[in-house]
Amino acid sequence: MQGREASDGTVGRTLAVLDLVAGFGRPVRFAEILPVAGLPKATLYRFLQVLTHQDMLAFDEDRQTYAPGMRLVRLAHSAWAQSSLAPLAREVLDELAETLGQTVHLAQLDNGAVLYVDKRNARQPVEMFSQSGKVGPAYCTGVGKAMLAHLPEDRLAAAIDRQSFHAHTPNTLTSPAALRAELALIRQRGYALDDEEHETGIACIAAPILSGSGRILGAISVTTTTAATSRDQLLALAGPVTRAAARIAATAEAWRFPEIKS
Amino acid sequence: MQGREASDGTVGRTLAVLDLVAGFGRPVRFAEILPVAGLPKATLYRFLQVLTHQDMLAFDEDRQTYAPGMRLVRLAHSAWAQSSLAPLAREVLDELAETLGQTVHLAQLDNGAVLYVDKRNARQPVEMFSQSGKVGPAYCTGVGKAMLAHLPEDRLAAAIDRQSFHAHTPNTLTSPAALRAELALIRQRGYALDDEEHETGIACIAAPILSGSGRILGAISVTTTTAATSRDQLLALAGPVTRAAARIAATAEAWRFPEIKS
DNA sequence: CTTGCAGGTTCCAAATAATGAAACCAAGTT
DNA sequence: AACTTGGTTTCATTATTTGGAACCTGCAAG
Repeated sequence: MQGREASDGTVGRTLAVLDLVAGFGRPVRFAEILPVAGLPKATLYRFLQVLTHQDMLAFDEDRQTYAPGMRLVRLAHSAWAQSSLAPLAREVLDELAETLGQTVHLAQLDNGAVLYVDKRNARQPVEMFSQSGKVGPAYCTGVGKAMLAHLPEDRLAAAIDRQSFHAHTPNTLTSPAALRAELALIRQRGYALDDEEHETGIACIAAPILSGSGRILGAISVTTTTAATSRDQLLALAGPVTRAAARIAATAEAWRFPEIKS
Repeated sequence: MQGREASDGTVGRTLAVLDLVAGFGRPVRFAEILPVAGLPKATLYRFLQVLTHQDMLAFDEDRQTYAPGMRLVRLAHSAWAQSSLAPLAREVLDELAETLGQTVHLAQLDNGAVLYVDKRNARQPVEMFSQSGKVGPAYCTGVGKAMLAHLPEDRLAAAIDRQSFHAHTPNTLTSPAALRAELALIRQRGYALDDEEHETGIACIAAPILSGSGRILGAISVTTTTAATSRDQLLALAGPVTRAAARIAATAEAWRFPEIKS
């Protein structure tokens, strides 16, 4: 199992450093990056220089720290609008959140992790990057498992390799075997449950968004608290959620293949 | 005047291609990129391969097109949360939009262009389409001019070089000289006006967000329609807007320099 | 069918850019 | 004054990038 970085040349290694800096989640100093980067001092230094000059990183003169730069925000705007399911799923999400009155998530797979691309909070209005772009684990979330369940074997193996299997709660699945068993079940019944596997008191139900050819495109979920919603009530949402997912899939299909191939 | 691309090596050139693809605003084919990239076929091909493999671009097998990839969304989340003013300005923006009942923008400079990092819509059922990350021209918008006005001369010259000076409306400033004169005025009175310079019927008033040392951090603006708001009414907003900007500046200062330097 | 061609992909020797050990510098610390 | 920590620069060696050209596709017109 090796990620993206090693295969491509200088560009890959440089972008790996970008990921690293972004991963800290706060501005970092050179010396903090050095040990985890696994690169010679001079090389790391040069990479940071380039990234900074390219505005992919911002260097704070006063504090001597690096943080992800604004160019990324501009680029992400394009990415979100063009490559994510968000624009297509927008209406369905609005409607689902409205009728159920619950928090709804739209997610896609990113390199074995869950990438949330859109969200509807029960009430509050939404802000773009505060929620889109967030990442989470795949093995212990509803959307994550829903997507993993429909991955072809080779990609699934790669994804499983990348899971930490950290036991967030007593219910968390902590082994590849347990996860695979669960995925089979999910595949069979058509939806996934997160039964307080990520956070105690939080449960959710998720459905995969599949292309016509069966490729997994993303997933949506409805989140509830165990305090307010019984398990039966949660299971009752299976219908609405899977139907919403199917509608998004249909929209995606229509958009991407406007004409029929004979 | 040369951009970022030329100076740095392979990484810079590759990222320039990324910008190019993102710039199309829609999925593009190899052949569409080739002529505008100014690179040999083989080189461009390799760059696209690398970017795709790195998930910075997504390649659509069926349509044979490239589009910005999801990795950017993940990275942008970090960038937005750490490097933009948005998290700091949030409360002030909420309050300003609330009390004035008008559309409010928060912007930063990105390579000579205006990058909107946050927005509050007047009332509407939230035009939720990712406002953050949008870019606009600097020479004919309130926020743009407010920021240009406080740029040091060398960076200003570079920024002016990058303006198109396209006459969007009869009021648009169309020459560096006219712009520089306006900037002097803005610097002096402390706020900027966009008097239908970008779009007919739309006017706005903007104030710069300056660090303690006078460095420009960003700008905020309140947008109005000439139909609903008279010029006098617009000018009356100067106070609230500049005060809001000052509050954001203070927050930024407090955040970045928690301790006092003697 | 065969010729031409536009859109992509692969090769490979030459040119160039990346590499990283080591030296160096600047501010503290002891 | 000697040492340490954190950051920056140098430079000969090495590996990577480069891009012209050849080469594959279809596919469409002759």
